[in-house]
Amino acid sequence: MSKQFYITTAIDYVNGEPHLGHAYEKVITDVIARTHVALGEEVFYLTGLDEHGQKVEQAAKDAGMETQAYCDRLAASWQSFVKKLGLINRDFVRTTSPRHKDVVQAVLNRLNDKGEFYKKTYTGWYSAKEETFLTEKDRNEDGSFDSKWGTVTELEEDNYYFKLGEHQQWLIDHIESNPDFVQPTNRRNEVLGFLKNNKLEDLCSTRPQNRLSWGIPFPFDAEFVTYVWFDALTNYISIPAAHGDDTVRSALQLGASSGESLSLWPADVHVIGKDILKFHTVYWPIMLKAMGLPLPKTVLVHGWWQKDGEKMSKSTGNVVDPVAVIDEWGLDAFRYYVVRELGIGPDGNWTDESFSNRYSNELANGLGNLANRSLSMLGRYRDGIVPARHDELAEEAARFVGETVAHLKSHNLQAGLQSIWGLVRRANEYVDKTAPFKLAKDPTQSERLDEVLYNLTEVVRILGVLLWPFIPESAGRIFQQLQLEDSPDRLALAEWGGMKAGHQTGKPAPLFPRKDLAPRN
RNA sequence: GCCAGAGUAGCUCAGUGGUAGAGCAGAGGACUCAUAAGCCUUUGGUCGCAGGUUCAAAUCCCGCCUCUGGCACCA
Repeated sequence: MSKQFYITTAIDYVNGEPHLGHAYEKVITDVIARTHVALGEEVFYLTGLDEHGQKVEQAAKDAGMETQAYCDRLAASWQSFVKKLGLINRDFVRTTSPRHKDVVQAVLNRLNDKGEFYKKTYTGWYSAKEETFLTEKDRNEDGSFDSKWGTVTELEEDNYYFKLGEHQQWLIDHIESNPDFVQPTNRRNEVLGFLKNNKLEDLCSTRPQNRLSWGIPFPFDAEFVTYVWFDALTNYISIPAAHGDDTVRSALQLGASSGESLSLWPADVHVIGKDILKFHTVYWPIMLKAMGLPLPKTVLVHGWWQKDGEKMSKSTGNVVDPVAVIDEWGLDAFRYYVVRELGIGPDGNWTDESFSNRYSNELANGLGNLANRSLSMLGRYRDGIVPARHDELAEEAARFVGETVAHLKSHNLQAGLQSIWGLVRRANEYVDKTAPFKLAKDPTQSERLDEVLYNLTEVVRILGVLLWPFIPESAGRIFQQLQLEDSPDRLALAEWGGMKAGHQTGKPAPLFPRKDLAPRN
């Protein structure tokens, strides 16, 4: 089976309810995934949950629940969140699932066989209250530890370490010779700067069982469990392995799959937030190399959202609840806003005002009104029947289509929307310049009216195609109103001339009803 | 402190040597197919500060100020 386009989000820590940041990452990943569907590729989109660790265990205890049951409950809520966002994910990984744990243990065994781990005693300052070791950074200026840490004692602890040191140079070479490996460029420079200016220390990969029990046991030493790196990052290959990916299965000596045999690895894109850059561009590549697996092609790093110029925080109530926004404004309005407002890379700022402005100006008055007035005139003047093909806007439309597709392919989703709205704007201008409503009053202009109506209807159809990766519901509604049989999920359909003469279109209905005006009498 | 990046119209940003740009917001206009939408015109900036190079600097160089990100075990 030929390799599929494999794209992932980071897995979320089940430490609470989903927030805007989670929604954003999943939506941009979905837009890229849908783009590749629209390009005609087989696409595998993976998202999921990280369910191990002390905080989960503690939260379960606080809730008076058995830990796994607690995770199950949260997982159900996160999965319904994924549904709410309209994602086309093909699987949902949970790190407490047997299919994942088996692969993690296989990875650990494989690397241990290769001598990639060694045991070492660490001595450091330990806060029993916070159950963590403290570093020099945690000290006050006078060398003491803050009272929030409780009693701090010096403690010795054995752990297994994963060797990183010898991998530094090839990783630098790889990042330098593969400009697309870390996107955008400023993040790439950040990693390179880090790798060139620091000596990699080996990675502490375990926690003693007695300090952390909610985790995956180290297969060759039952006194330890895996700490986050080998547990969480491994999800990107454990799911391919579970679906019979031969590249992963043979590298880990898992034997042939008895069921399906999808070809997924290496990942085409890992979409992540800037906070976990180092894990994905330093530790993860080294882990993969040690396993004998190829590296992902691209790690795409996005920024954080603020609300009204300030950090979102539960304690101050300064948050955006994506579910509430979707319930009020619709899924597509939400998807549109987060992609249009913020390019992938920098931090962004959510304000309710700019959301409302974009909704009114761009979705309702721009796109929605264009579709509505075009279909309305075709209905009024030609009973909704598409006239003969005419190519007045063909060339310009093709230019906007080309721009949009290029932006989509290079992950410039925001720029893609800007290109699409260039076409929206051009079509609205075209209505004004050609004034079909005037032509309709003059019987001698009948042929010209046909031409104009064809161009408008065809542009609306093409917009449906271009918009599908971003706002699939609305794209579908555009096609519905045009009474087209196809689904808008193929970019090939964006070629001019898809509307056939004689085709009967349907009645228009507002795609994005305005919400800021009182209903008209 | 060190290393990057940024500072341009009220807001978000484009512009890397040759007469200051876009979108939004603000103002005005003609129209009426449409979700009172759309279209056209327009106000607005000593391009962070101070020097230098050049016929010419937002753009190159030096200094300074301010902001942001990073400076590893962080779920």
